[in-house]
Amino acid sequence: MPSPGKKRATGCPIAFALDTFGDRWSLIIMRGLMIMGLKTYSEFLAADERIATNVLADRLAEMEAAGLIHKSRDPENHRRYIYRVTEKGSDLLPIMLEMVRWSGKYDPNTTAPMPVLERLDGDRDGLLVDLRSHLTWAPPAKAKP
Amino acid sequence: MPSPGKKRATGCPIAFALDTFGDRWSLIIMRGLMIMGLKTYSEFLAADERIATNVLADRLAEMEAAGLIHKSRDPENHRRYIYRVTEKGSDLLPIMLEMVRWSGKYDPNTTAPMPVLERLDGDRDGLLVDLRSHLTWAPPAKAKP
DNA sequence: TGGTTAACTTGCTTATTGCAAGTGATCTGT
DNA sequence: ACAGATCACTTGCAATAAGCAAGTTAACCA
Repeated sequence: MPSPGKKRATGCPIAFALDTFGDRWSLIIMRGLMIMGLKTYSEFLAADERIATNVLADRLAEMEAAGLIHKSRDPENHRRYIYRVTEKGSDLLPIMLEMVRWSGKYDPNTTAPMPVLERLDGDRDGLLVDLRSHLTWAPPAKAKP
Repeated sequence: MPSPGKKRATGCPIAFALDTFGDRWSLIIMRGLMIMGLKTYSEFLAADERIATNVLADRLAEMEAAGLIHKSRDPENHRRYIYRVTEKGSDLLPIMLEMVRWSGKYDPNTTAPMPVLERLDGDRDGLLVDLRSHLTWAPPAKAKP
């Protein structure tokens, strides 16, 4: 999908959602922030998915402008920036969880953990609460020893 | 977003979902089929969103290949094709509903009906069942008078 | 049989992506 | 204090995809 720059500007909620984060990378970045514990530009570049440097910079800027993420300097290393999700961004979790459920059902090679898929049917709301609380006390990235 | 042709081919469920329908148009087409009652190529072209003819043809073919939709000749007019969602396609409804909820919360100009948004909080599962049953007895498009 | 409708194609222009190679502002070790 | 390494981006350019206008083919319709 094209970058979320072009707006359809109808009031349709599906179109609004797609205009905001409906491209090839925005939700991958959200996954990095919310699930994988990534928080800096270079961590995103180093991650498995091969996102181009300029596209990463562009998406981070657009998502910040859209209020989905927040950018701040790392107090411990002043040349580094730390990206975090906002509430508006973490409210995308239900959408992403439904994607996980769908892929768990239809992708024979899915790596979605079975316990997560089982909890999605049956205790979806509890899973959401857990994931969300997880986000409040900072993402559990690789701390340095 | 690019067309769903390029696959990332990791087992990540978010990536799999995006690779399958994560472009600018696939979910708009699903919305047409599942919510607006569109069912033919020309109905999609005539609809509000200005999708290019070649892109529409391309996405319909890709979505059929992905098993999200099914194409059949209209028995009453043999030059027309009718597109319908499959079960795999209608399983995208939960994702789309969560998008509706999110846009309802964050788009000040949303046209998402308030009753639907209220039912999303509180009776999400019931709403899903209703929408899904709606799909089984053919979409309620504009019948000719 | 001649015109119309429906579902696409084709060819071309414009917009995005993806890649490789910078750039400038911090750190870090000596 | 200085040299080299990090970090977060830019910039330039080739490859892809989207958007637009004008066909093309087959099936109705009078």
